[in-house]
Amino acid sequence: MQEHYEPAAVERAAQDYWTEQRCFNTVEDPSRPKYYCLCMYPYPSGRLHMGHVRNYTIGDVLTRFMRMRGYNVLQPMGWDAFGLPAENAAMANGLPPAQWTRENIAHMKRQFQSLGFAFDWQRELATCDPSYYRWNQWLFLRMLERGIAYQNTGIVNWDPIDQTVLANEQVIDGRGWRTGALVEKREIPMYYLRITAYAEELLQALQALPGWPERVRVMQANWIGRSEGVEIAFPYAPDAAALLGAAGALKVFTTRADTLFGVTFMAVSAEHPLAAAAAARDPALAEFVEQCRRGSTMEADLATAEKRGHSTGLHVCHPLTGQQVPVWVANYVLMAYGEGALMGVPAHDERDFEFAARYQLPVQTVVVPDAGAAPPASGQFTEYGVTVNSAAYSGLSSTQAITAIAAALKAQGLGQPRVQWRLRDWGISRQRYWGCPIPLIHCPGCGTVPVPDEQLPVVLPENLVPDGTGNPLNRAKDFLQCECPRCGGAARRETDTMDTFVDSSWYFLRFACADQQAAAVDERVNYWLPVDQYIGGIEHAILHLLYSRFWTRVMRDLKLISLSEPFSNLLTQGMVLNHIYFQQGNDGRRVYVKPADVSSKTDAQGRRTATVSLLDGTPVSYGGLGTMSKSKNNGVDPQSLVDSYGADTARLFMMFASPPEQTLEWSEDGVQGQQRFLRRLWKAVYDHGRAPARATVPLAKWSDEALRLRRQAHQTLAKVTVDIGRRRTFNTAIAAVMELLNSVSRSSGEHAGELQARHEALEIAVLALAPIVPHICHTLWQALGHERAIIDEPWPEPDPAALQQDTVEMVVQVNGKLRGKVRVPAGAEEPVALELALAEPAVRRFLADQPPRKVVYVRGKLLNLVV
RNA sequence: GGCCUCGUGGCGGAACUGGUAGACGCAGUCGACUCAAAAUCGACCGGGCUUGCCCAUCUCGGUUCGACUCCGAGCGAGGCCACCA
Repeated sequence: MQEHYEPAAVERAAQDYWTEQRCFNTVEDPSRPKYYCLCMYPYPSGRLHMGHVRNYTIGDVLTRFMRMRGYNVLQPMGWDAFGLPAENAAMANGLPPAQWTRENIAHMKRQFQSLGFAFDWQRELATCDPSYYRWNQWLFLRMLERGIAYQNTGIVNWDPIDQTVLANEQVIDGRGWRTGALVEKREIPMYYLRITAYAEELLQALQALPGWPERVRVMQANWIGRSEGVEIAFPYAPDAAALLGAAGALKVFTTRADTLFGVTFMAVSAEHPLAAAAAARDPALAEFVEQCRRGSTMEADLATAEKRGHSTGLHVCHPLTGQQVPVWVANYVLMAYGEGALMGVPAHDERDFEFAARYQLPVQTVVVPDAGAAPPASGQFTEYGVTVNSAAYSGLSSTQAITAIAAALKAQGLGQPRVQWRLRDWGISRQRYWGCPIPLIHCPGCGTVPVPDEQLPVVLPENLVPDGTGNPLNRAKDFLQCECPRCGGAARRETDTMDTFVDSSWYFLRFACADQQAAAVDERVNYWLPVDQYIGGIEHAILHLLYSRFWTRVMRDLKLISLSEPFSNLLTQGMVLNHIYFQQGNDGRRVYVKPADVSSKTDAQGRRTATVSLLDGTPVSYGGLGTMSKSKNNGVDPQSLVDSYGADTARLFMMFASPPEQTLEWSEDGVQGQQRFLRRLWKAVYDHGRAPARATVPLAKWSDEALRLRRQAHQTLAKVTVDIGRRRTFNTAIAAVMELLNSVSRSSGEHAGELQARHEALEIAVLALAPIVPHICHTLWQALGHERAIIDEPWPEPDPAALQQDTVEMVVQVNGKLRGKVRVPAGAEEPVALELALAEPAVRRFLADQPPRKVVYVRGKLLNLVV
């Protein structure tokens, strides 16, 4: 063994061993319990960033830990390889997205390998490979057959100059990011997946996911958004019936049927048929509807927009009083929720109140806080209370009134209770090139025809370079022109591609059988799934995780798999933050300075007093902590970290700096501290190897010092087992091993028992750290005299005998305050403990000769005397 | 606006089920080694004073023998959703 720790050589040796021995090639083995550990696969953007390193280190530690615990562990890796950034890079470099993507994959794969992650590369997949996306197409066709996929029109952001559809993030202040043109809303045909058909199940099943963080479940529940309410029909008054040429009714949905008698107007969305009909004969109204159409599709803008409206001049009849109510078109009514229309109750709804105030519509109070109470002076009361001015329904609680009014409406055929969901169907069409082609053909004679299964995959041409003006597939004749599968005539291929969330909705299933050419999935899915531990960023809490839960259920209903929930346990790791520094530029804008180019001065207590630029010595302002980003110039390239300190130090820092769910603060000093620890560990093993135990002596002859070290070693082992295995607090596990190493370094006895105790403590330290820093442990394990590689060692069990103690330290409190510590026999009864406690001078002093009024005893731990 | 999470030394954090507040690490101070520095090793490291006690976990209340932990109110920070009728 070398005297000095050289990470590069150590890491190469370990990685070569794992590769030669094919340690991470996984096969199904029914004789062992399986463990499927999965990290969210990355987008191949070019280089790994710190967030990746953190994410994949967490997964790798759990993988290696569970492997040592005897599980057959699968940890696959793949590439979320379709998507917009490849098109943007293509425009910037003139390279086809395919080439750019594949080069990135090759580079990132090398980076993964240099970090020593235990991935089974046999199962690698990239979503841009036809062997993967053909099954997207196949599954889409099955959904189409069952009506789970369907066509409808959808509204998109349209850039009129580039003649292209923009993603929401490409719309900046209402203008196209490239052209600066005002973005329009356009209605185009799109394909949707009927996720709403699964709303109830997706919501209910959240309760049966104890392995998911509470806040992710809450976020999904809010997103699905179940509301119980009443659907109410307001029959057309003669003017509306005349315009529309038929009798009928305006339907609304409300959760507050108890406020029905407070309706003073009706409001419909600008896209509502009634609005269109009224606009046809009213140019001013038509202009207002057009304005709404042009407005931003960004929901955040809508929320802050002023409430505006325009009267239709039409009326409907109140279903219970028959009174005529005017109908307005209002910009705050969403076509996609409920009926695209609402009943306006200004007295009991904030938004209706604001609208009514603007257009001087009456406010009619029908609910008061308590029986006999006056309405609030503001005229607004939005909570539940007691009904008034509501004819036969006055004097009821809001809940009672809702039930009674719903029943009355139902009896007249004018309404019924109903559940309304916030969740909408998932539009999967993207008017983009770099994605999975939707397998449809448009025939002038037969209409839209599905591509027959035997013609799958519809292969995406890989040689196109987008230029920002529309989808290049529309100009690719070889792709575009085809035969109609039904009539054989000339036809045109669909050029829309699928949302990349489709790719990620089932890739975790495909890993179980990535080599299967004849089907999307096979029986191996039933061996590996569900994913036992899924790890990724909180930003996927809603969309990716909800779509995956939906897609898994669809595949279940297609009888392809037998599970409903894909991910049993979910860990959402926190973001990696770094300090932000800036200087004021000449034009008054902030110029961000790299943290590495900044030097901080501190006072005697270590507080930061001033920061200056290392480049020119000028003062620098501190901008707090933020996620690593190009724009803030505070990113740190993981590659430079691995190059300077090695993969083990990088991994150890990531795991030690904070618990996995919390944000992690980058610190160069902290990294050096972790390297220091690894050097100390190396040196401890090296020094120990130079004075090996010559003889073995039985435990009975060990010194107290040796037994104490042995106890601590086994306590550490027990703690690390719980911290990694159950609590997932890798930081405290590492801290415990650090304490153990501190004790080893302090112990100096040269007797055989003491040497043995140190040997055992070092073995336990190395085994306990093996999942976290596998390379150094590979070498140290050999240095401790083992033939078998540590990767194949089982996780050790703590020896209960080592944990046993004859006497334990007991805390003595007087009135709940610590007043002394005494050693008592382990498991001592209360009288014994009390007698020993009363012998303590400090305790006696605080008792001041009074007998304790009450004694609280926690066996072997604590004694509280109350006087 | 709604929902959620979190407030502990100079900093990251620990205290797992209500039981010794500040483990472990970073930064800092002092010392050893060195011609010197780096590295390494050792000691100290929340505040106060009367040196064995008092005060300290955002603030104010409450429950309890005992509260960082539970409950109520407030303040502050962050996240998600956002005109969802």
